[in-house]
Amino acid sequence: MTGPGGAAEEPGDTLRDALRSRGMRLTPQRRRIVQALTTLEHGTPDVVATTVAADGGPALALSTIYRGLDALEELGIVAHSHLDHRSPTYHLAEHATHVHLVCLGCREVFEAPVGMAHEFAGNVREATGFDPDVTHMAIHGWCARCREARS
Amino acid sequence: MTGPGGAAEEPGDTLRDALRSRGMRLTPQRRRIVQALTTLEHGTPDVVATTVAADGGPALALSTIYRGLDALEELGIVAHSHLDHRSPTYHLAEHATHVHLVCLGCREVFEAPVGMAHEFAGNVREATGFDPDVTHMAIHGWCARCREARS
DNA sequence: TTGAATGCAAAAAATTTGCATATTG
DNA sequence: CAATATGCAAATTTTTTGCATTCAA
Repeated sequence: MTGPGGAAEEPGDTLRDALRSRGMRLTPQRRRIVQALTTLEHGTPDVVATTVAADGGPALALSTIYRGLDALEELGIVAHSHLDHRSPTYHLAEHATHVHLVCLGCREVFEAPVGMAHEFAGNVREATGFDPDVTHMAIHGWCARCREARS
Repeated sequence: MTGPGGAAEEPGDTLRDALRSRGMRLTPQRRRIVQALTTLEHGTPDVVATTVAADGGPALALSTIYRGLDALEELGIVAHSHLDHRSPTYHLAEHATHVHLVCLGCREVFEAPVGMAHEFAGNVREATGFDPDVTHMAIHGWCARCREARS
């Protein structure tokens, strides 16, 4: 029986446990960063900052965002890919169910099922011993619309 | 017969022609940038700057490197990919015969034949209408050695 | 209580821009 | 000669760092 105070897993507990297991702490700031990524799906540090600032609470120092994302990435809770020329784009690792397709024309980000990459990843691994991390996979190219516009 | 002055294609001519066709000019600086990329295979703007500076001639302004790479990319002579958290890494488009495999552990860059990606690219195109540009393909993951070290 | 995390401000990097001058074609 | 590029310096933009203070556990 899970009476008051005896619940098996309060929301946030797995996050807390992951942090604790490495001597790190679950702070409200980190919770808000994770929350922002949940909403956003993916975003650069400054977009995360903006999103966090819009959740009602006080804005976070940019350095807190950077350090928070780093910490969460170390734990494997978030991952990043390079969608942009500049900042890395972060997303929840558990959201990595698709690969990002970045249009070089309109910069829009499309998605393809991650399964599509598994075959490729397997081939690379077999041929080279290098194990591709699909959570980091960003493919640049041209979306149908921009392709037409160029021709 | 290709007598003196009648050679069909002096070295540098195709580069000059490509530039000219868009109203741009072939300058010694741009030639040196291309030369540096030929040697390097791939490099970030500051690495290109260092390499160019080491070719005997005077150092180029960093802004010349940035603008030169941009111009050459617009022409399709060079392309870039995101190997790094920071700067984009440039390479000659004609050198894009392999995809870059970036190890998240040691940051070393390995290569795999680009053909390996063609199948994947074809699948993506067919399924989504998005046309991946293999010259921009960078795959992050773990090399055999780092993978072992982690386990 | 105590070590980890935050906020703030300053420092470092990386990239871009304005403009006078030099160069290419 | 005209228009494009360069070099230089200043301005931006992005990310990192140091440190006193706060807070989670």
